[in-house]
Amino acid sequence: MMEEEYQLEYFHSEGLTRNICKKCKCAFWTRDPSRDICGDAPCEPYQFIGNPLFVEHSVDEMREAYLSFFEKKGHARIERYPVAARWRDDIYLTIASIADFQPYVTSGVVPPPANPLTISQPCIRLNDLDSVGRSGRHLTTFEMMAHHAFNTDDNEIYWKDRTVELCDEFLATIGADMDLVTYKEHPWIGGGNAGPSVEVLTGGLEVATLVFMSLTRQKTGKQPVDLGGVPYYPMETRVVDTGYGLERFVWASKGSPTIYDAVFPEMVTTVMEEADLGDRIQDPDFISILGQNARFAGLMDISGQKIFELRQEVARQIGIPVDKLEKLIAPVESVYAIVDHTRCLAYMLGDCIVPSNTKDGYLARLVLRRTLRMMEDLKMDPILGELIERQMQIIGLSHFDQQVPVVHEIVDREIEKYRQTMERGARTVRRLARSYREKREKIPVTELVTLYDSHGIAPEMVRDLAQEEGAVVDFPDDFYSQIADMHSENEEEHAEDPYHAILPRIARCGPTKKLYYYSPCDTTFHATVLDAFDEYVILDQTLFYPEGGGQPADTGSLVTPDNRTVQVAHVVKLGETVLHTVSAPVLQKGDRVSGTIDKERRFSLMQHHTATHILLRASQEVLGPHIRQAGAQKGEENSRIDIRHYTHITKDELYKIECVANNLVMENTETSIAWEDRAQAEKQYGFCLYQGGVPPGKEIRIVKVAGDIEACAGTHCSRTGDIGTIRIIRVEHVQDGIERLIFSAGMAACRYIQQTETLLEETANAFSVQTSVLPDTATRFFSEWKEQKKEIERLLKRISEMEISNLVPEDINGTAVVVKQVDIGVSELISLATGISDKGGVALLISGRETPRVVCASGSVKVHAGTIVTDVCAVLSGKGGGKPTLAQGGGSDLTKIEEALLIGKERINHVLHG
RNA sequence: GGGCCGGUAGAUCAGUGGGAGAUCGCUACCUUGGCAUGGUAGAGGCCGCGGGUUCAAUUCCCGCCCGGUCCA
Repeated sequence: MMEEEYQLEYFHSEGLTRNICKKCKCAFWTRDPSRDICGDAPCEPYQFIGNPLFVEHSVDEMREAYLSFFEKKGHARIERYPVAARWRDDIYLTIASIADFQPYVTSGVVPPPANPLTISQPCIRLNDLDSVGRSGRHLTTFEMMAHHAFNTDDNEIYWKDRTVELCDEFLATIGADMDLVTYKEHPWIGGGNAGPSVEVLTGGLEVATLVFMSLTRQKTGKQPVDLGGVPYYPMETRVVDTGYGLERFVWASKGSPTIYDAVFPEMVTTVMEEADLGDRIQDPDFISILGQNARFAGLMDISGQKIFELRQEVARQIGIPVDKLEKLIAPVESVYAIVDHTRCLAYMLGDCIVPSNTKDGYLARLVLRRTLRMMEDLKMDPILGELIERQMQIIGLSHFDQQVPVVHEIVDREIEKYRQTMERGARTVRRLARSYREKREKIPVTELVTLYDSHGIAPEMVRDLAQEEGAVVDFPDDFYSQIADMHSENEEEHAEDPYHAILPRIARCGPTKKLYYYSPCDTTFHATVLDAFDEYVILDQTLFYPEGGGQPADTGSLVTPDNRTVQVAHVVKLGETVLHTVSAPVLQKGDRVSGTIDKERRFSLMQHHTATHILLRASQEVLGPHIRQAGAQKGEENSRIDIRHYTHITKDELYKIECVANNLVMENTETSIAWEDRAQAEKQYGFCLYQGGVPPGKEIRIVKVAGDIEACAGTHCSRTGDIGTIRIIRVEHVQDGIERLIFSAGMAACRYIQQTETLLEETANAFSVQTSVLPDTATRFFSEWKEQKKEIERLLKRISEMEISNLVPEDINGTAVVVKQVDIGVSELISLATGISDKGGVALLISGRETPRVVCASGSVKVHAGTIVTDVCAVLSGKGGGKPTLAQGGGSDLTKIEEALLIGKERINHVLHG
């Protein structure tokens, strides 16, 4: 980005000069004209370990210092957002403070909650998971302190100069030596946006980044700027996006060897003691080693194999052998990682993420299992739940939605699941190892990949277990990148927006008046056609509800005064315009039409939609306040709602939910629907408003049904009693942590009950019993059937035993041969035939009931039963085959059995003489 | 949402286009004064469900259900 972007008035008036770093060649601004390095690691090593840069602050003190400083400078303090970014569909976790305001605030659709504002947003990034605990500076969870200003052409708050000035002032208030502070020019591109940015550096540490987000990939109608061949357009809203690393500020203010000691002193001590390492942290020699380790780690990007290089370098500097250093430092690194991970989990679980095998839940499980593994390595007691609770208390329980007992229950469940997976895995590995040892082969990489990918078994574990079984593993260094490559092969294809081409034309019609909101109970209306093309019609106003919020579109018809009629098959909302898909292109711009919607369909959809809200409320009452909606789909006959819950819903709970829901129906309370100011509503009701997704707009539609409050665009019954009844049809387990309730409401529920009853009656009729005794009867029939099946088996066995004595074998060249038609079942044929072959004889038996079935058993090496059967079956217009000792087959021609027996006997005769 | 693995006796798992198995557990009996144990015999299976291919499917193919796991 252009150099002049950084020529700030403020820099010049404060006497900063622009220098070029002699190491990395980048430009930076400094108060010290003689400075020739930028101040970032690795150009400048850490200066602050043992030598604090700021006045000492704890985490809480530093956060307060920051927020109150910016409050004094005219910023409104905003409460943090959840770490689970449920208002976005492109990321699972909140990765930056600006993520709170994307996409609607930054794009200008929704006004910011305050302007300018300041916030300290907990963020979770799992990209550098491997480095956490080892580098001394990496964290999975950090608080990004920020001040944001959203500038538009008619409302300019502040821009670059003021931002840098505020940063400068803040650093001064916490005691920074301003001569040591540098501002490095650092053009920023990411997530479809771009803009100039400066990194704020001191003592070798990057403590803040000031981004001036002003360009976007999306066309805005302004002149584009070329960035590396890609056109970027100036944004309508220019955003001051700052990020101050709270933990780094605290670290620099304490000068401790690692960021972990600075941020979680009490947790580090607790975990050290639990891991029996309590003495180490008191040892000055050890502290010095840690400090050196962190200083070197700061100079390099440590990931994967690089950790070994780091160890060697540190060992060389300190003058102790590498393996000794490894032994000394590795357990402490695990302690740090555990302390970090438990705080991460505190936020995740506290913000109601439920561990799962998909989505954000998977990320929680990933961190949780990593932590368990490290705790195992340290031989710690399984006190993960307690550690997480402790972290939640340090942060403050009032900051979390989830209750502590539920967190414990979730963690206990996860520990149990992990244990089961490990046990199952260990068995699989041992089995595999034994089979490869017997083959005297190495366990190949492909097996490792399967074990990891399909069974969740880490190759390290395979190596250890295989060793115990005496097998060797082929474990390449780049195993994990091989896995990553494998997964990245399948590129995802983006579905094209089917309406993309017609969007400009639709936009010209302007917003449609939404009659379905004004008169939700009407079924007919009049309107004027604003535009009609292809199979699409746009009206000035409509009663047709467009598909959205899990509610399908209305169907119905449009009629002109001269009786031109079209069926409305589908309805969508594009922006604020409603687009009708119709059966024939007979309408024209300017036509007056009267519309009728399918009344029963609409009413049923309304009942199901309102019932969805009631079921959510009822589930919360029965299962706990942590219940959140994870998705929903309404239908005419039945609907479904997915809820987040950490365990299977029992039959008992299901019935309770159904009862509570129907009670809410019977209470017949009024549904309240009102458009409210978004910021105000969020403040009053919280983010649980957005159960069904986050709508855009300054105002949101608040729907209150039986104590449930949601932002919802759907149509609803005016009283809960209008639902009639709710019947839960069944519960499905969609994923770990998500249960799906499938239900019917209103007349659909009635029909469902009738269908079920019919099913029962028909079944009872089949048994000629009353429905009340059906379970007993069915069980009795089933067990009798099983007993009789066995009895039949026994009898048939006896029959074949008796048949053997009736069969008079013919002696052919010293071998007893039986060739005969016996009309019994195949398995009896087999036991009969093998009864003869077991004694060295040969039997060819054909049964001729519905179709001819052939069995041949041979106790003679000369007679191959398979070939005999093949030949015999050919005669019967069929096929067959088998082993030399036993073969079977069949055919279709019953009349040829005699002939087949003759030919079979001939063959046997032939080979026995041959 | 996608990929991969799996579903066989109460448990853990073999297995194969053609007679459904092992180990542990269970029951009875024998061995012993009694127990640990040892021995013998036996019970226990819609081979997840539904379709297809085939003379024949637990086995091959397709769909579904259930469990596991990796990744977005």
